[in-house]
Amino acid sequence: MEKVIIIVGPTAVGKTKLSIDLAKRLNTEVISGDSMQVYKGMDIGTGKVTEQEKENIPHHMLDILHPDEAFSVAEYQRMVQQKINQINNTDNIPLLVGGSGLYIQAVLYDYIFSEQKRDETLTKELEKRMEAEGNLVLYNELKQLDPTQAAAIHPNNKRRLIRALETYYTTGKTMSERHAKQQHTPIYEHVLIGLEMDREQLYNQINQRVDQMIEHGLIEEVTYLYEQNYEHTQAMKAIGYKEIIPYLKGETDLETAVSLLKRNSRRYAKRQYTWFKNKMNIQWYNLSEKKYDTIVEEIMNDLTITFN
RNA sequence: GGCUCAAUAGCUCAGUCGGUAGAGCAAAGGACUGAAAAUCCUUGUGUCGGCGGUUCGAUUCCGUCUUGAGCCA
Repeated sequence: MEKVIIIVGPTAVGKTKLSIDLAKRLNTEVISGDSMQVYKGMDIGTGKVTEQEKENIPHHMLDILHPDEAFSVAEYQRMVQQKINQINNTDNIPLLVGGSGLYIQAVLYDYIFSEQKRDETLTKELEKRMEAEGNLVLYNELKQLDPTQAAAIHPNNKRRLIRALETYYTTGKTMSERHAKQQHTPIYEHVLIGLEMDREQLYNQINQRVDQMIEHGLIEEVTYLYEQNYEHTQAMKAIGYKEIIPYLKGETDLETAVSLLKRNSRRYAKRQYTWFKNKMNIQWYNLSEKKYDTIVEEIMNDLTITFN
């Protein structure tokens, strides 16, 4: 079985620093587990490692797409599983670190995706129908086609409702059929490390980090992307970008934009906790309770025990 | 010093013709299988500023004190 070390945690908790320190000690490479850091030119807002911070540790899955390109879990999974394989072949254990729960889950549990890509045209059609006929009509349609999946989706959740319908219409198979084939065991020998800190402390850190992003040129970064006409892309849905654009357009003042950005980051951190705590079996390390150096030593110990 | 107004959820406020109260925001909890930094669901007990009085019963009426704002000296 191939091996992987996974580091997760909410935004701004300090995953990057930990990953570098561990990578140096293990002489290995880092794979980003982040849905937005794949985009070029989105550095400050996504909190991407800088060249200097990298300290020559090879990093994967960063800057692989332009901001107007679409991306998805399925593609991410395929690419990352390949990277894990390659790094294992060099007798190193890769460090998969990031905050996108679904992405990491899909890699670790080898979620089954069909060969069919998402059909944008069909999505748009369904969106139009949703608007014209109302979500309940589409919801009832799904109920007929795939009652199991319908029961799992709230009628107001248009995104997931559309995806479920789309899955059936493009592949001829329902989502629940696909899920039924799914194994629920990890395909890697792994250690799942969670880095956390007390809520209040984390929120302070998030607020501070946002202020730093502004100081480090977030406005300029978003301005450039906005000028490239990326406004309506998937990438610009990212926190840090979607709040600044209205400011650039003169729709809000900077203060409002920044406080929204902070709020959305806090909420994001909360959602990350919900996912990690409830969906993954994580060994947690709390920075509010222990010193960083102590935690690093403990992790090194755990790693030796597991992989030796 | 005098007068007037205010004091209710973390914040901004509504309300109770006397039967212990509710909106927005913030926040919390949850879901999640090809947009996931996305999308969606659920959740409001708080000495109604303190102390007295009237009353079967006061957050509501009366008195007084405290704090704040405004006006007059």
